[in-house]
Amino acid sequence: MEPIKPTESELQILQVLWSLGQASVRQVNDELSKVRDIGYTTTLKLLQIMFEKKIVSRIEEGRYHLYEAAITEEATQQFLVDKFVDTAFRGSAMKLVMQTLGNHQASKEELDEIKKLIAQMEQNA
Amino acid sequence: MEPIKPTESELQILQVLWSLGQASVRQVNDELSKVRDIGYTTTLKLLQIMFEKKIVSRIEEGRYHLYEAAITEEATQQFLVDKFVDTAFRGSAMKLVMQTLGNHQASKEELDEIKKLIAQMEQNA
DNA sequence: ATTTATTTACGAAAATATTCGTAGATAAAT
DNA sequence: ATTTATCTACGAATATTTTCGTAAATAAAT
Repeated sequence: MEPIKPTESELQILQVLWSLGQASVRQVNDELSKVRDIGYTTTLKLLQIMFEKKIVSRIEEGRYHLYEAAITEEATQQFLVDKFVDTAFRGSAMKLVMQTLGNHQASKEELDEIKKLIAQMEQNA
Repeated sequence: MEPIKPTESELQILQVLWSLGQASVRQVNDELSKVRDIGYTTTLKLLQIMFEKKIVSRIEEGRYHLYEAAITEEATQQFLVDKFVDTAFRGSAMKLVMQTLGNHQASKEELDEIKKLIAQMEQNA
């Protein structure tokens, strides 16, 4: 497991792949186009670069390729959170948690889940 | 309030400024050097760029300058969290909270604080 | 069969971010 | 007074990321 830091664009593409599963360049580009302006060959190039970096895998299906994320969403998020805590919260993960909690809406279910998690953490302390 | 996105290097410098308050280039560079290799003129240049972008302010003190962060840590963090939630957590702030909570150590005091915050949120729901 | 559309590969341009060398000014040290 | 050190300004080199044009191959449409 290499600690790869995807660029901003790469992350956008990963999001699409995580949500679509396996997808052609065309499909990825269509999804991405909903979010922002991007040309087909740009999407293609990004996927090719990501393939070289082994961030995505691909299989040949006839004359075209099907791409798939090669790193999991969870592992990537974990890595990014760690980095983010360092660079934006001077190392304090709990400050990030507090700030995010305090400034975003949460449903009752989500709050319950978080409470459950906290109860667990208190047990294992 | 412009929604400025500091670069990685700029964020490092902001961290130093947030912790030092007002500081000379030399001081910033000394602090930054503890974290990573960086030349004095690089730090200087970064501060000059940030000054142009109004991310930092400065006052002339004799022949040198004292720099100060022009954006607050909280506002910057808020902005970055929002962006981060979008690009890394597909918009789900609570997923970020859960993931971060689950993977970092928290003291009893921190957990208590979070519980208090949650209680408040449940009230205002 | 020829044209049109869609695909990948390649490479380079454009945009952005980072790094630092050099020069000129000013202060400090000798 | 002269040298040395420290500071800012400027600009350019380097590195990284993003974008897309063009060509070649293949399939689809006419």
